[in-house]
Amino acid sequence: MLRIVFMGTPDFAVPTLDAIIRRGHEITAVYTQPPRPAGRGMSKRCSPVQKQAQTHGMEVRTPVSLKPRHEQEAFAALGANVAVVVAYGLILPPPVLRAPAHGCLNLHASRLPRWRGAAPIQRAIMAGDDKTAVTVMRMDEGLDTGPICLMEPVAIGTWMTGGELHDRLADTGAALMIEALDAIAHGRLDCTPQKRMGVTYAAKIDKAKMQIDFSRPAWEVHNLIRALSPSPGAWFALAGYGSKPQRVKVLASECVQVDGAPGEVLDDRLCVACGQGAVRLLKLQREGKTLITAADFLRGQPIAAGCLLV
RNA sequence: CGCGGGGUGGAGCAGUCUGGUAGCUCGUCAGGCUCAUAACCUGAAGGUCGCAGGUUCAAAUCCUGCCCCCGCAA
Repeated sequence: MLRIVFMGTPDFAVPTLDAIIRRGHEITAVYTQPPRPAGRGMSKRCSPVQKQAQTHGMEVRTPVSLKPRHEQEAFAALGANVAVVVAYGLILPPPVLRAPAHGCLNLHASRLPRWRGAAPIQRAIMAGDDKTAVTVMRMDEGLDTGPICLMEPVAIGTWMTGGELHDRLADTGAALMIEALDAIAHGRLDCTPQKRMGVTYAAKIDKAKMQIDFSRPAWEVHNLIRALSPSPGAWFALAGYGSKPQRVKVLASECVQVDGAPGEVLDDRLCVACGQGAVRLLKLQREGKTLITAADFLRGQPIAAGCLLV
């Protein structure tokens, strides 16, 4: 069995942590982002990884940075065989990368070298990719540039949402990481450099991009909606009766083969014309309300054919 | 003390400011009509208005406390 340092922060990392525990490896410490004021009330919140680690009584470390020498020494002092890094959120300086005998393994949610960076899952869906992958790689100093050890392809269904793909990749990735660790434990884990062609970067999705632009082609609008579903959610502004415009999130949609002026509502069931084709909005959420179907939404907030959505 | 919206028959909402018979669009059940429909007609059932106090002749509505759901922000 291996002595492992686990480094991760969000929900995506939890299945891998669980899998390593189940496999019986020794986890000498868990690194995660420190608790921060977040959520309603702005109370301090522990990361999902921290919560999970603590239920297993593990030592949790939450440094703000690994740049200080004492942090690097503390890391090295753990004497781990290997570090497993999954969406940790901190840069690992070279001394940290070199400390474990077998280096640092990273789980990344894309078919590298496509979608290096922060938001590979959403970017793959937004781009309309029909397949993606999870990848285990050896970390080097670059941004997701290390040589690839294992890769498991995953198909992206036409209706698959970001949330669904996230969960799927997290589970598949956990199994893949176990496979990689087994290879290290039983002999050798080979890896090959990433291809030079086909490099793309999955930039973090800024807030401006979360607003639906109905002048874009329907497939693009639909891909944005499902990529951001269920969280953070794509939205459009709806003018109320005399009240100020409210944000309405769209959590599910489908493409429809009809045309009209972008933003125009084409029937009484929320078919909205786009730059090319149209989308039908299927699940919506008003500010302060819970998620409901289009039929329920229309009962309390009628949007008749002919309305124009921003 | 971060800011804000909400809890009203099974669903989604209006009514609350300006207390005075529980409303709308659906659904459900029964019957009718039609070649046909997320069509139409007729009738019916179903709610102690989140919980607990208070004010009042009278509270969904005003006052106080509590519980639950959600959006922003991070």
